[in-house]
Parts: sequence; structure tokens; C-alpha cells
Amino acid sequence: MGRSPCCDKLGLKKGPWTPEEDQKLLAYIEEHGHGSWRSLPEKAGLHRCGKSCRLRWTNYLRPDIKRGKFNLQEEQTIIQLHALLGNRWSAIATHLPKRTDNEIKNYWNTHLKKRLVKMGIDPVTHKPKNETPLGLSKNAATLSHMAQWESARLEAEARLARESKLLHYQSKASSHNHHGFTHKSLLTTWTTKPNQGNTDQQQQQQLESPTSTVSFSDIKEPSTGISAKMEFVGSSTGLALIKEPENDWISTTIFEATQMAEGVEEGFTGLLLGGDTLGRSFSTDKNEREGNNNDGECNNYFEDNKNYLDSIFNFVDPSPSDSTPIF
DNA sequence: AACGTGTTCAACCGCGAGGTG
DNA sequence: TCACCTCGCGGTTGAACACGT
Repeated sequence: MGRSPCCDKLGLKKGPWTPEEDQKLLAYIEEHGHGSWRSLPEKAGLHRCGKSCRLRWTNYLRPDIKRGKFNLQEEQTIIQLHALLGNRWSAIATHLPKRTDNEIKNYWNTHLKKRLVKMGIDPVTHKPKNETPLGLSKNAATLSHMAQWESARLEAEARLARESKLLHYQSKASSHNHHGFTHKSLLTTWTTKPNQGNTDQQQQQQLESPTSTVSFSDIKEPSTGISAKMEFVGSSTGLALIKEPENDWISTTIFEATQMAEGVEEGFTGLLLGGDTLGRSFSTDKNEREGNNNDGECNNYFEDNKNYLDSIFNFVDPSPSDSTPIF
């Protein structure tokens, strides 16, 4: 695999950025878009490598960055998503508007990780350190399935977000810029339901539309090979999996839970954030089961997930409806 | 005030994925 | 198919800062 020469080899500047450099980079990108990072420094009159410029832009100069302290909601989101996704900071960052993956990573390493350790929670597994893993194996496997799907969705969202941003800056600079950027929406890779053969503009609208729908068919669950039909509803909204009639699968639950969460928080992540929502959705299921006690496998699934997810939520937020800080 | 220690976070590094010719 | 290139990600580093003695 080829590798770009490092800054040292090119004799380029390293280390902290000066205000002058920031200004040059900012002015250039606002005027032309970033285009190829590789060629940007020369065009912008910077003695930096493209990588350094990209990092400075994405982590510091970008106008849509929120700086300063993380609030409680953000902290909870990070912890909960970390429990599902591990150190996949870019995926986590897609659910924290205006926060960069670097910032989240730093915050986790310097604050949240230590707090969990203090609370006796393993920051890697998100389980109490004295808990035996045996009792959780089935639940862990279930959560793992959910995490796989959520991971896939987050990756897709991250791509959409990136492409959407690219489009934004590209269009902003369109009167000046002719880098030949071609927007290849993820939606063109997948089967687009409402309008195929979209123009870029239409695609962008679709990307940003809260009601855009992408349908999948014959999706295979990674570890089991079970097929299902799946639908994304909204650009950053819930994963709604519609199960195949013959398959009794996790998808059903996510779909139902998403319906429960409607109007409260967005999608599966909203489910995670809104412990109350989750509680209501599961307890509703439980109530239904108590009144209509059949379908044992399904019951076990709901019970297992409720217990396991509750265990995660209880670690981080013992009283979801209460806004009292937990740390 | 001076020093040592701990903490923070911007920036760097190396790697892998994906695109292209 | 392969080599090369660009980009983005996650882990790590180290300068700057905060705090305690």
C-alpha cells in the first residue's frame, strides 16, 4: 500500500497552528471548498501537509463545531453509545451534533473513563468489575447483534453526514471551484424508494429530509445469516427493521421500540438516550405479555434485552426521568 | 515564588479502506 | 489484478496549563 510522505520528509511545518495559518486555511476553504486535501496547502499558501490541514479544519476551524463543556445529555450519550460501539469515536460523533470524534475521544479518556472506573465499572465492558460474565452471555450476544446493526447504521449515517457536508461546502464554493467532485450518494448505492434517478439536488434534499426512506431487501444478519427486510426512515432516525414472517428476530423489537419512541427521541439512539422511552416500550411489551402469555421465545428476548439494556442504563443513569447529574 | 505532579487536549502517527488508472 | 494515492480513523504524544506542596 502506498503511503503519503510524512511532513518531516517534505520539510513541512508541524505543531500548533498560528492564527495566521488558521486564517489562511479558513479563507481558502470558504472560498474554494477543501477539494483535495493533498493539494490544498500549496494552493492556500500553507507550509503544512494536507493531513494536518484536514485535521485542523475538522477538529477546530469548521464552523459547525460546538466547543466547551459537555452537558449531561452528551455525557450519557457518549457512555451509552460507547457501551454499544466501543471506541468507534466517529460513529459516536454522528450522534453528538457539533462535536468532533477527537473531542469525544479526549473527553472519554480524560473524564468519563475515569468516572466509570471510580464507580467500579469496567470502561471497556461497561459492566461492574465484580460481576461474573457467565450470567450475561446470552444477553451479551443479543446486545452484540443489536450493536452490529446499530454500527452499520451509524456508519451509513456518518457517510451521509460527510457527503452532505461535502455537498454543502462544494455548493458554497461552486461558483469558484471546479475540482470535479462527484457526489455519489449512498442512496444511489442502495435502492431508493420514492424517486430513483435523482438529481444531486434531489438527493441532497433526500439526505436531509426527515421523511426520506431507503428500503432494503434480503438483508442478512451478519452472525446468523438470517434474512430480513429492513427500512431506514429518516436521515438520522430510527432503524426500523421489518421481520420476515418466518424469522423471529431482533428486528421486530427495534421496529416496535422505534414506534414507541416516536416523537420523543429519534430512532434507536433516541431509544438509548431516552431511558424512559425504553422503559415504556419494554414495559408495554411486558404488560401485553402478562395479559397474553404466549410466544415464549419472544418473551425471553424481551426479558433478556430489558434486563441487559437496563443494566447498562442503570449504570449510567439510575433515574432516567430525573435530570439530577449522576456523577 | 518555585517546584513537582497531574490533567487536558490539539496535533501527530501509523494503519486500513476505498478509489483510480 | 495490481500498484499507487487519498482519506479517515483510532491510538498516542507532548506542550500548556492547573493545582498542590
